[in-house]
Amino acid sequence: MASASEDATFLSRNAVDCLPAGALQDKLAAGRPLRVKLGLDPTAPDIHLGHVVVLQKLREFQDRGHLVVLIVGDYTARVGDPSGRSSTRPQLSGDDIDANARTYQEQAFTVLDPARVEVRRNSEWLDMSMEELFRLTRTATVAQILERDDFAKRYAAQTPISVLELLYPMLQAYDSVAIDADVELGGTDQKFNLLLGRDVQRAYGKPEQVVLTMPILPGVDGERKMSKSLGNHIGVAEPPQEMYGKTLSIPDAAMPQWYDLLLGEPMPSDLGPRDAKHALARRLVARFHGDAAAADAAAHFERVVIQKDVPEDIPVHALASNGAPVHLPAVIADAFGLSRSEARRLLGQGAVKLDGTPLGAGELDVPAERLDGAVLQVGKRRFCKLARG
RNA sequence: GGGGGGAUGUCCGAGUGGUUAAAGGAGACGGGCUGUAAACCCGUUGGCUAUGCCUACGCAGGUUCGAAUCCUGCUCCCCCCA
Repeated sequence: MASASEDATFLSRNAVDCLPAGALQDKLAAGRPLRVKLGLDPTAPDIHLGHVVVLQKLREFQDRGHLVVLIVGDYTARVGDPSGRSSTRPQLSGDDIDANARTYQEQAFTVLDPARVEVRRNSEWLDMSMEELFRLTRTATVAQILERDDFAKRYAAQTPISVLELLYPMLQAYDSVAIDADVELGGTDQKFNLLLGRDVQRAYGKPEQVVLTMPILPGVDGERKMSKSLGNHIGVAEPPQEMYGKTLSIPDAAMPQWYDLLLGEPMPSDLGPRDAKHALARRLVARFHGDAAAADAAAHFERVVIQKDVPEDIPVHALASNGAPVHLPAVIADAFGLSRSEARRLLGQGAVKLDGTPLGAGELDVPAERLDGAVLQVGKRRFCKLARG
């Protein structure tokens, strides 16, 4: 069996911080399985590649005999998101949270070993009495909380911060108390919250957790962190073709990081950027969908994006069967979820093709016979086959 | 409790009575080009039964031939003082 020192070195391998220095090794030296915590927010139930970076690290802990404690933040979600002034984000119902939590687990298990996971919901302990809340909130000061980078920035920018939001880090910290976390993982943006967990644990007379932060994966724009709300994410459950295409859209400059953080190896130096990116896309798809799906996705990309050909399987859109001329903007709007005005604009831009032939701006009404059985294409990637219903 | 500032399209952000469906930027989309859904260049970017009509600058009224721009009330946000 590996020594605690070797384990600690391995487990903190590509972490940004492993705090405090030496603490991980000390915990490992005790020889018992550690309780390694990760908190998940059940409001946006999709695990994306950014999460995968952290999940992989958790997996490494599992593979060395430790236990992952996955915390579903159902209670904090039920409180509703207080951020933003006109935020009308609906509070999630119990059913939604259950569904999201299930999706989350399912997707997290594409990386984690389900046999070594304990899933807990923080409603188990956060539904506490006022008295207990007082005890918790006494353990930190406003100045401490305001130190957190994003609060500081928002405060400086004069954007609203609700008291509830200030409370969030404390609630998260209390999770660590409740489950006796030995280690807590997160992205570097979580560093403050994770460290606060230590303070609160100490205040409750518990051993303090080790804080391990992982680098943030840049999104498909290559600049900002991958996040669903920024729309630059790739979900682990996304279809192979999407995953493949999106991966190819990342800027070349982001490739070394993606190789490093997702595949755990340096970008191959013997491949050109194009081949390296295709290889990356293929391996990522293979990981979540299998080798066959990855090969299909690569073939689809070659066919549709590079050869500009029609995909093999395209959805059928039913036309009304009354024989009247068909109003094209309406069909385009219905088939692809656009507005009719937008459909008209696209027609004007030569983006709409019927069986490969571009249509003009004036071709608004087309005889039904001409459309029946034809392939309608909008832009490079949206296709459907028309058929009279 | 007192004083000051603010609310504009997906987002950021100009605009203080008259081509303002609203500058500029970001994002997104389309076209060109390409090794790519990258970069770069060009274009588009409220809706509709479409040479016109409707909706839109926090909400509700008002002044005016005409308002995002002026007035009144309301709601919400930020800052300073107490």
